[in-house]
Amino acid sequence: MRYSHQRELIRETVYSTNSHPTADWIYGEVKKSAPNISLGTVYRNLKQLNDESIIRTIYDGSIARYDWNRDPHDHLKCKKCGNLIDVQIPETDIKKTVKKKYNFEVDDMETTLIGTCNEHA
Amino acid sequence: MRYSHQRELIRETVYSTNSHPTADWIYGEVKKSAPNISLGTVYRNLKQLNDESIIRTIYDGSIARYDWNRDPHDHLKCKKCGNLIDVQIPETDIKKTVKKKYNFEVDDMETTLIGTCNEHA
DNA sequence: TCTATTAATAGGAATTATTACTATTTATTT
DNA sequence: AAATAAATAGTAATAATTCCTATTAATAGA
Repeated sequence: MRYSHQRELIRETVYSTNSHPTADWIYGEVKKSAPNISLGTVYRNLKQLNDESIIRTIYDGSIARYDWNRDPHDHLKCKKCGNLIDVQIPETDIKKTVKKKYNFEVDDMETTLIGTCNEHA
Repeated sequence: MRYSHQRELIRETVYSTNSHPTADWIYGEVKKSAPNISLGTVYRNLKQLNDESIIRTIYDGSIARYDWNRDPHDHLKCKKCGNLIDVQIPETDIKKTVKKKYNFEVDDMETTLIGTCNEHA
């Protein structure tokens, strides 16, 4: 993967926020410093960054969001405000249990807990 | 919600399989007995059935799938074949933990474990 | 430093999943 | 059976994402 100015801007943008941004939001941000970047470039680079494990892709319902935080963690999603909040769930021994019980080798786990955040209780 | 023949066919179709079908697959199936049903009808009814908790909507990456099984359960997704397998994860006390630690009221939890199923190990 | 190579880009078209619109049909109530 | 309103078919529209292609730019080598 050869260096590109656009990819670097995209990476920086994802790394600059905890808001789990969408491709479209990233596009808007990056356009500020690279006005004629195209949305296709954003998507292509997000995919590459994901493949290189530089960022992580998560799904919020049916839309893709991007996260700089590659440590295993999950998300709380508030029904009212839609915000995603990072959480660390005590992973007990899910991987082991699943391996033993279902003979299924878990590499990755994505959990979204849907509910109401403290601001909207 | 008034009775409709189409909705009943859609419900039966979802209830007939463990394959977590997509709207499009359901459309294809229902067309066999109602050849001029429209895809919009399928989507509208799936949404209604979901709202009435008669079926459940789950997301497989960015695409919606439908599940007759409304008991709390999670899914194993095989990277190789893409199949979703139902699992019952010992839920420990995630809800309680999250409530205590993050003051977030969890209603629903959706976990997908990505990995390799025994047939593709 | 110039040149060749090829990855990456911009811009736009195409695709896919899903939702919205509207005239017509159909289930239900009286 | 007639009136009412929900549901439908068919189609247009939207949103997110991917694909295509001629051009540009990063990098390796002379």
